[in-house]
Amino acid sequence: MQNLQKIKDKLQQYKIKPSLIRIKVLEYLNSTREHPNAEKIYKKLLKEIPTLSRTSVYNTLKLLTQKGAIKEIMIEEGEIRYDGINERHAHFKCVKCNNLYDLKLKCKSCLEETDLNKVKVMDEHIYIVGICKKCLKKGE
Amino acid sequence: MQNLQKIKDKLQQYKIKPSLIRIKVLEYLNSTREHPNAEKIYKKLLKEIPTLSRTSVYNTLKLLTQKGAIKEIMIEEGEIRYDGINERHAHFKCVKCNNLYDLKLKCKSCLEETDLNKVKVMDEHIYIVGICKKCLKKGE
DNA sequence: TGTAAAATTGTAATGATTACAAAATTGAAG
DNA sequence: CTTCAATTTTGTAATCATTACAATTTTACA
Repeated sequence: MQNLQKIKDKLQQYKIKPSLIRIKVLEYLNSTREHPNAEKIYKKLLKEIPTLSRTSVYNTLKLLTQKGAIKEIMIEEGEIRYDGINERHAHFKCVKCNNLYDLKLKCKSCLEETDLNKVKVMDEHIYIVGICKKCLKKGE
Repeated sequence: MQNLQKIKDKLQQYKIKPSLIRIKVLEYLNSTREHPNAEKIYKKLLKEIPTLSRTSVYNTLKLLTQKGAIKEIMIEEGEIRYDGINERHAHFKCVKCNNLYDLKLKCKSCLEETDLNKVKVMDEHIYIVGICKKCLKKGE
């Protein structure tokens, strides 16, 4: 399967040894925009890896995050969600349906040039809270 | 004290009845840019209100957030920090010194016009992670 | 095949936050 | 000034996502 090789390559690109769990977690996160939390990832992968433990999922997510292969989304309190799509985008949370959507960003950076030159930016998280298109239509 | 009246007015503006705890919490959050967590707010206010309980601080912070008078900052995992400054700004977290700084934003919105017209934006959180000016200098 | 390093697992602990019910305070009506 | 219901505050116990830790399994290479 060609997809598998892509995932392995991506892991290697981020200096992560491609074990089964790491491959499956990254594969899942790259295949969806649903931004699952650790529990959801665990439940999903348990079907494919019956010996899987929650701790392994947490360990793997922490490793992938530290190496930069995925991103933590902390828009909901009490839980961390994960994002495997690497291109820059904003996260929109609808307060009506509680869904999380990806949205395009207008600028390459939100910061002003003067600040950009002073600090070193390593990561960026843009969270928007509001009402989504669908729910706005329903409300009319 | 004129400042007290300002705090009371602000509470009323957000439709919050001005009790002692609410006044003190908002006063504290409006006076600092240190973005304290609930525990820090509790410890600080305990000096002024010896009967204060942690639960009251949590209740108050939840109320102020719901009414829109303050904002939750979820840039650190495992804890929520709070921000009483209402003008739009980004939060910059330095991975070296772990401090949290406020930074100016370049644009009025990070979203593209087409998306802005489709959804209703109620709140925005912009988190930048990196290395701050001070730590960059130290590292040289 | 043997062996050390790395990966995975299961259980117990952590710690911020919340649920809940009791106690205290407030504010308006008599 | 009282009364009493509504609101606010408090303390304790529970919740629940995440982590610590030590044991077990797997991997990779001599």
